[in-house]
Amino acid sequence: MNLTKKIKKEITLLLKGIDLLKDEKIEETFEKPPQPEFGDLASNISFSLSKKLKKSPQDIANEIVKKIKIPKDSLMSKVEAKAGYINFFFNYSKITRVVLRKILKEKDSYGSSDIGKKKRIMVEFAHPNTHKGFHIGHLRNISIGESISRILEFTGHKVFRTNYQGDIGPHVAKALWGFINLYKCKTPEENKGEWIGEVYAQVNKKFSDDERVNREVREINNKLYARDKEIVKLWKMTRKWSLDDFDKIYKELGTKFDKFYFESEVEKRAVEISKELLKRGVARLSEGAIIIDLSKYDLGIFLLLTSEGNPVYESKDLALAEREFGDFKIDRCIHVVGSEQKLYFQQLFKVFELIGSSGAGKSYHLVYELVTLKTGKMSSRLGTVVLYTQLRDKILKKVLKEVEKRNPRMSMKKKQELAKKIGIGALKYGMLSMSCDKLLVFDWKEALRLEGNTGPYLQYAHTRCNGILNKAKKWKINIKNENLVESEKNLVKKLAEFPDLVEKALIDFRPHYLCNYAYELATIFSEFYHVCPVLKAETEELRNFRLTLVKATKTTLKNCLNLLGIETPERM
RNA sequence: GGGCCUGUAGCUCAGUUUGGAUGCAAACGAGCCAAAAAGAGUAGGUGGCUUCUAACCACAAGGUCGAGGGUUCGAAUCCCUUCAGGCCCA
Repeated sequence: MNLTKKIKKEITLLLKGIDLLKDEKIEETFEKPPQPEFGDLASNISFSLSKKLKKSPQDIANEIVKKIKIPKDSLMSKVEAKAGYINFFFNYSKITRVVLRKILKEKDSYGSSDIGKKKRIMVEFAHPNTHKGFHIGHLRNISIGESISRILEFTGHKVFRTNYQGDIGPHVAKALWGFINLYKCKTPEENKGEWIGEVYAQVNKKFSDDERVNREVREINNKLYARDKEIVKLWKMTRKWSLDDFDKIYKELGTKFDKFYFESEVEKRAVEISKELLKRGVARLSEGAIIIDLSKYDLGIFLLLTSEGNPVYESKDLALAEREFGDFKIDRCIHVVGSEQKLYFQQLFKVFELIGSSGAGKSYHLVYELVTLKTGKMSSRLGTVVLYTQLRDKILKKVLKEVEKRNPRMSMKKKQELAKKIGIGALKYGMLSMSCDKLLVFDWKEALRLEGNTGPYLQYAHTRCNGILNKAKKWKINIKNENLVESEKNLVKKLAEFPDLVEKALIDFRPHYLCNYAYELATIFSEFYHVCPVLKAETEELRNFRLTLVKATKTTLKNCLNLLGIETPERM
């Protein structure tokens, strides 16, 4: 049990010991006092009782507090009644010992738990299309997906990261048409993946109204479906360019997938499934197409095969689920996909139920809002896309400048490595720190920020811990302090909250809780840093205690940032 | 037209899932007095590096919590209506 829960349990027992409160739901009345002078944790039970007892909350609180006897070795030091609230004050010397001992013992697993009971969870995320650009929307997706995966792993789940990439369809045909007709299959030297994405955008921009081009694109598309040898050769080559580019990005972002699925692999099975469902009577024919009618569930129509007999993404997803659940024997599958597909996933999950798919009841759509530009939605068709690489290059350039300013003697290679850790961390934090259901309107100035509530601020706090620890030559662990000053108390209290927050982030699938936590912890540490000298503390005992506190902070901050997928450089 | 999400300081956002903080007096019905206390970052203002890294810290300033109503001892938080923006469906 984590400390926050232990504290609440102890207070609950104390209150339940009073006749008046023995049948009340104490757990629901806990709250954080608005001011530290009011204590560390409060119960507002007297307010709801005042009507029943026909007494004022103040009197009830006074009465209750009189009856509370705090035992000797308690986690509490005192209790007070104020304005109707019952305010508990922590026994900091005890809590400090408990927290610091736990962190020092558990180290990089502080905050972890086994509540997942080794359940097998697939997190399906990233899913960029080949032959298109990898843009900042994908960055939001992958930041969330990776963080959720890490949170799941940290809480005792067995996680499988998968990535379902659209490598076939009209967008591919367009890119190939451009490659053949506009560039005569001439290949650039580098950045081929990005280049083929540009070719696609170009074809869209310039030829979308051109009847002849559209016809030729359709021909290529059909040839691709029919696996025409010539086209397949070009397709495989260009596809690889995209995939190679993506691989570099995944590596750079610190994500490693257990398996890649491709639309082209499930196409055949999608057709079979559609026909089977038609035979079983779950699906039916409508104007030559195969559909499932979901209108009685208020979910509209679910198309499986077009009238031309081509599978669409709906039926491919049915085939995909079959593969995923078969390949990994998973208990649950989490799809990290933008909010625009909310209705679609409701349909898909309903169909899972109707056809008895293994995905039924085990699938979850983790929704996040889009990344848009001030001018509106990003569109690779209109070429109004901010590519990940553009953003990365800009931020790395800016960070490198800062790194050079501070570390003039560092080798260029090390500077670049450091800049990468900081820059990528800043980007990820920017993507994760806001709630998933908030539209992210991209702004260059905002995205390139390195000060204030940003990734680098958190990393900086971590390197400060590290700086202190490195300079302290001889010291001993000391978890005892009978008289903590305010900043030390704040720090201890915050450190103690971490395991609880991890659990909350897990339950709600909200990495941004951990962003808030990391920021609060870093802020409290920065205050501590300015107020409390560590290496030059007044006594050796205090010096050792503060060093221990710094060590614990470093561990906790690192664990937290790790869950966000943000690296923690040792210096910066 | 229908569904989902969002609206908090000039700008970008936490907080909403689980409602909570400071007058008197009285004893739950009210009354009297009172205008009282909403969190960051950023931009702009001020101060702090011979000190454990200033990517930092401190101070001041900045608010009809979109609007209106309701429930409640108490509402940014719950309910209803309405406006604005985004997404999806038709």
